Amino acid sequence: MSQTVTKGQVVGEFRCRAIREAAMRVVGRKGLANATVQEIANEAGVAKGTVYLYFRSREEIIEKTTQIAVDDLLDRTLEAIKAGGLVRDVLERVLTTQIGYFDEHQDFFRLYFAMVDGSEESRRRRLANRRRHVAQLVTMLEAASKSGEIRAADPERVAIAIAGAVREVIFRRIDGKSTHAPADEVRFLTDLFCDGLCVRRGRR
Amino acid sequence: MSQTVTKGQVVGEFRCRAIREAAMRVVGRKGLANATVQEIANEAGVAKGTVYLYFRSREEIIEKTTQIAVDDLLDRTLEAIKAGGLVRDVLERVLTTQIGYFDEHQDFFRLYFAMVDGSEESRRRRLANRRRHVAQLVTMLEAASKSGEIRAADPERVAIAIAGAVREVIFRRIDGKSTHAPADEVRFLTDLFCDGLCVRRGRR
Amino acid sequence: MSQTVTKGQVVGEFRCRAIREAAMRVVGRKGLANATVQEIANEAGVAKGTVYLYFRSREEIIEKTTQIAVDDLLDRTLEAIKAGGLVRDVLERVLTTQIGYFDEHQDFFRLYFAMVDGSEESRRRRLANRRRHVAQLVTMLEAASKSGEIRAADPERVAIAIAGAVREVIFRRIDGKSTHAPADEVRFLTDLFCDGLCVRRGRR
Amino acid sequence: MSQTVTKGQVVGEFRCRAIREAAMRVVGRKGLANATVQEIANEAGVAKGTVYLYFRSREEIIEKTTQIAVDDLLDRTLEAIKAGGLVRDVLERVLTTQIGYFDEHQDFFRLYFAMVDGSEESRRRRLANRRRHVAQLVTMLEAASKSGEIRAADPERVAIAIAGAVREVIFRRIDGKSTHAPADEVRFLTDLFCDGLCVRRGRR
DNA sequence: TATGAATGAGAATTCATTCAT
DNA sequence: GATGAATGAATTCTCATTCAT
Repeated sequence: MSQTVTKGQVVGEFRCRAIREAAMRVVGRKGLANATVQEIANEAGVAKGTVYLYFRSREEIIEKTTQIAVDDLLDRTLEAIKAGGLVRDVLERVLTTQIGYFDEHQDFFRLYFAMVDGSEESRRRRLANRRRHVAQLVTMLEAASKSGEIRAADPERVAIAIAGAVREVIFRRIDGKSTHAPADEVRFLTDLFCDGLCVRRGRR
Repeated sequence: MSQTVTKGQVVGEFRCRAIREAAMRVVGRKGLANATVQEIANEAGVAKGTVYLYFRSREEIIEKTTQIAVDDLLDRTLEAIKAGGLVRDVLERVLTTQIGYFDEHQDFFRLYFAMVDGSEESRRRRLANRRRHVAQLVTMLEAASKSGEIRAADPERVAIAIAGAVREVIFRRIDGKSTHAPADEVRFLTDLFCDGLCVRRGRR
Repeated sequence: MSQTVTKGQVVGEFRCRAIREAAMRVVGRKGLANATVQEIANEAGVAKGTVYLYFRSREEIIEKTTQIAVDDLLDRTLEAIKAGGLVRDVLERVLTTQIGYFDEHQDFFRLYFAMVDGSEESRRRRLANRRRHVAQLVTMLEAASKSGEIRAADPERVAIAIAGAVREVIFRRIDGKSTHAPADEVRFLTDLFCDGLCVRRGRR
Repeated sequence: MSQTVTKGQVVGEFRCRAIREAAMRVVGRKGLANATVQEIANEAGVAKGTVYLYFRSREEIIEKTTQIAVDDLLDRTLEAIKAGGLVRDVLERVLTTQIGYFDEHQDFFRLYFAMVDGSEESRRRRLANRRRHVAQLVTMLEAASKSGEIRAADPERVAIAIAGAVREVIFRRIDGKSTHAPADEVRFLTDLFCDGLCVRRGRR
């Protein structure tokens, strides 16, 4: 017993993943409200009862599925930030990462954007995720602020604005079926947030 | 015959409004998916069957309730744009309007943000509303572009970014229970989009 | 006050008839199970509540509507019998009357043939009508028996058989959309019941 | 692997049968329109939801229940015809079969006679069944016609008349609670259709 | 562990009937 | 009398969850 993972745990983790991936596909196909446990089980190739050996409830399936994908997305975002560089470049990498993630995982989009209903618990988690996302951007912004690249501005607010803009762009790409090149979207957003719109800066 | 509205129509409109307002409150409390017709009826102080005298289905209740509020919001936004002036001022008025609207109608936010599931029809409507919103911002931006106030930039994309940022700010205010002064939020966003973040504009 | 009918009674009878006729048409169109009081009221040109001034319940509307049509049919049948003559001729007149009645009142057919469900009370009435119908045929048969035209045979049973055959023919004409000439059907049935099928009469 | 039926299929078939039999009893008791899925489930000793594991809808329960009984009845009728012999004997066997079937399955009669409302689909099926029934009788009659036993007469019309007469007799036996011996009814009808009523055959 | 049949609470919707105007 | 808005019991169907095998 040199290892602390038993075979059971490995199988268990394997099953969990299969079910989560199935859930993602089913939600991607049918929408969150129409994704039944039965269909998730079918998609995962297991019996309905089996699902309940690995998850306490439908809500937990959805929760965990979302959480792991969000963690994945945030991990990648963090990578993009940690690599450092000029804020314009970092932001570009971050946006590329995020837009790319949804282009690759279109099924995830319906889960990610169906985040208003649900229990108090899931609401809390959803907020926590948004805060983590913002916190990462804040890190990026504070570095840029410290190096004098960007002017002083409440970084959390900036982060929220960026997060919202990105979210909306992603939503349009998928739900609105727009087909701009990802690089275009990225460059556009970066320039917008870095340089602003007005020819002449400042109030009057 | 001084008026062409019968008493029945007045009562009917009154009931419709009561039910829509009840629906708004219930959705605000429970979320869209958990808002049952029974509870909406209770909230409106009528019997379940009565609801069906005024709406064909649960979906129609939700649809109409959303649509009227969205129309109201977009009407106000349009006012803010039509008044004209410098883009910075116009944008400020628009944001004040929108943030103010959700501060006043907190229940509406869950309806507004519950935007992924539902019938094909309701998805179409949702997209159409988003497009109208964007179109209004585009109007504003094109005027500013023509007057040379802002640099050339795909106005639709700018509009989408602004819409997303505002959306997220509103979301935080309500779901995240943040309590910044609306005027602060407005001023902040306006400056961000007008001036951008970077001390030195332009790539390299 | 030379008359004992008040204006109220006349109006009442008028309304009752209008509602019954409306019920007949609606049932003819939609079937008994799908005929709602609302639609009957609409068809009659009165408000739903008004219907309940003249009938105690939906069931009573159906009952009375059926009953009056059945009475009408049986009255005509009785005429055909009372006129007398050879049994073959009488039977021909009876069948002509009945088949003709349903050709004229196609809406009635759905009411007449939807006679299995309903309360105990309506079941009783239905049976009573069938018995009256049979009794009339029995009268005809007994006369023919007395005059030696037909051989002795339990007349009630004969009557039931004839009634059933006619019923089925009518059903086919309307539900099966067959379009034989009524006179053909009549002649055919008359000959069948009078002469039988076999070339050689009697058992072995 | 001596058999290709799994246990699941056996249990499934068992449940289906139990539900169909329950449906038959409930319809026999309450009538078709008043037979609710809940009561059928109770009668079958299962939960409401279970019914929907085996049937897609209430309509399907009714349809299948009816269809299987009708098929059974028509199968038996066909046997009676295929055995062959003099038409009088064949007819006697057919009538014995049919009257006997309803004496044994009294509950079925309400299903069999509830034949006017329902979906277009069920109406089609009902008509098809009637046609099959008639077609069988036609077979019998054509054989007798060919052998010269019976005089030429549109066999379909004869079949319809016979079917209607039998139907009515059965109806009386069950709904009218008459208690003649089945053999009596059979002999009576046979003689009636074979020999006719009139002492002297033919028109004038 | 794995299964999937069984459960039953709960949802939307309909419609006969009532009753204030 | 006449109206039609309001009612709520009743119905069909769904699906998360449980549990015997």
